[in-house]
Amino acid sequence: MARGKIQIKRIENSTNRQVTYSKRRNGLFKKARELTVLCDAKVSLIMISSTNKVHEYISPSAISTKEFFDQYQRNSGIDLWSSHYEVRNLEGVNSKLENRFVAERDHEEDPHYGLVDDGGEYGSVIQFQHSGQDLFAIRLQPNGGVGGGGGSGSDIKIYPLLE
Amino acid sequence: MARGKIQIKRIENSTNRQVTYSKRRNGLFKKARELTVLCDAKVSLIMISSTNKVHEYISPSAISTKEFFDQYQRNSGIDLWSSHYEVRNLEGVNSKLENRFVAERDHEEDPHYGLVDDGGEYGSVIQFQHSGQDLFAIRLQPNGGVGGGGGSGSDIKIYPLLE
DNA sequence: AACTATTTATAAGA
DNA sequence: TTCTTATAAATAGTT
Repeated sequence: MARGKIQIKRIENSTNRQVTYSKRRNGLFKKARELTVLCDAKVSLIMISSTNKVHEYISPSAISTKEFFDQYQRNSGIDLWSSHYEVRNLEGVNSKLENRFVAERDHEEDPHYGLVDDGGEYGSVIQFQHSGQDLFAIRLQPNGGVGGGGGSGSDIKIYPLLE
Repeated sequence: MARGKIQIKRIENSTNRQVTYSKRRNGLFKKARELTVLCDAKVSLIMISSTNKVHEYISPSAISTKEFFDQYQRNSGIDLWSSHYEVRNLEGVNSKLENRFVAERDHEEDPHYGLVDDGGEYGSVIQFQHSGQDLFAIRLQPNGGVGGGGGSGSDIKIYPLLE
């Protein structure tokens, strides 16, 4: 869409594919945020790259991925995972994570970001909150995960949320 | 972004907000599909409108929302819901739904679309598959759900997946 | 990471 | 709603 029209098909060159992934991922994040604000909607956007890196956006009103999917399940009528008993059971687990997040926020020097350490119970999780507006969960490659994936560079990505 | 620049803030006029939601939702779906194809990525995009309507896109390689989140959990190290025991337990439930989907596809007259009837076990669920490329789960308002939401018009939305 | 020529997306209006 | 179109944004290829 710029110096020439492209066909929507897999980019064979690995470098170009990664560059395009990075650019368009940011574009998608921005659009998701705009939709959230303009239309008062809730959005969950999760991308898994071909190298198995995970990037996620959750609109702020959703508070957490877990809460978002609770609403998703209620409004879609789709029970993604489990029986009602199990869902109820798991809500306790999640609220613990949420509480920890809120608590950590208050400790941060920079009010724009909050850090969650999950205490090793759920794997390595870092979440950033920007101006109380948007929530990102960005992965650290779990030690026992699916292959190394990445390669060079940090596995922690922070995306700017302002215009 | 067109006949004038807009500020990214909630659109107060309800009609305008809905129109913009519809337009931008489609734009986001398109971008998500393009990212999927161009960059060989997996994408889950779920939007819940201010009237609690759910619209979802799952990239084809993910097969299902459930499977996508299995990978999400593996690669992020985030255990969204449950203990390993419970996750394993639920995989059986999901594969049942997937199997039914595949089976129904073979019965369809139009090979571009497959219909899933969940048999009433999980609520009212309809899924469409287009050219084997993209999978949408689109909601019927569950009877016991969160308010009526919508209002006029059908709750079933089908999105074109081709250019 | 920047830079732009173009292609796209889309806000308003019809 | 759906179409039109003037503009704002996104981005492909290049540096």
